[in-house]
Amino acid sequence: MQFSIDMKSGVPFYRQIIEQIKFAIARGRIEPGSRLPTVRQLAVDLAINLNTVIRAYRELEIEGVLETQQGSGTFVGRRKPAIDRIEKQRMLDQILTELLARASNYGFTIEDVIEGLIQRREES
Amino acid sequence: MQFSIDMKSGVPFYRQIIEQIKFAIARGRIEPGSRLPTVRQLAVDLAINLNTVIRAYRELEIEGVLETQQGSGTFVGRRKPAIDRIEKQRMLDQILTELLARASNYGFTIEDVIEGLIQRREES
DNA sequence: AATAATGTACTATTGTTATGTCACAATATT
DNA sequence: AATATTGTGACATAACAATAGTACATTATT
Repeated sequence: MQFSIDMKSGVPFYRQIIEQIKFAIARGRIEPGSRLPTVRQLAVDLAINLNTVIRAYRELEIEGVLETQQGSGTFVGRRKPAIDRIEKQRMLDQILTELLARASNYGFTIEDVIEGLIQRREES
Repeated sequence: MQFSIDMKSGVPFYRQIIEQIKFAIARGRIEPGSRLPTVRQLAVDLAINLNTVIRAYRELEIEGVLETQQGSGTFVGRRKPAIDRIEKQRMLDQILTELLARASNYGFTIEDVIEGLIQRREES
């Protein structure tokens, strides 16, 4: 599983981690019971501070999404987190709003963006 | 023009305002030269602090998106300086690449993104 | 038993975000 | 001319986010 942090989005790093893990589990991209990267490793991968990763993992453990075992690692719980349609929509909205704001900076309209995406879809 | 703030998204308020204004411009929902809500009025509408609105407007003015006139209001600026067409295309490519990378982190496909954008375009 | 790897706890520091408050400056309205 | 409306400046304050560094506790590995 590949994680990443958008440094420019304004969304707190620990929240980005939380959201990505939740979404990955909910979509079956991470198996229940499997082990996540160590807090130190993920901190290195994302080039962020150890404490920020800890915070994300801890909150997910409190929510019951993860199970941590000192000494051995952090694991995905058996109960899948429920991500309803509204939450997904909200996430997508957030991403799109940011995109369109950036596109607008360069004079692009929503049409330009859609067209560009469709072109990409065709290419692949 | 209707604005709104998502208090729980984690995105700073002033950035949400900035993005919404830019988004509205990208959609053509705000005419160049038209007047925006006063800083005080928008602060009341969104139930946030005056200074937060000021910050959003100021950043947009620095970017050249808005033009403020003390005493009379804040207005949407006239057209942006034209950029080289090739440069522009490269810019759009870059924006789209970033978007897709981010969207895929949350499990969204290019189809999801296109669909979401089309939905936005339809909204009136 | 010894070592390494893992999560945890703690303190300190810095920068950002949002709020509150008051006063001032420029323009529009009466 | 007087008043209201608009944007601006300048503080202070609180909460939050992220970083840095050190030490400790538990488990797995050798």
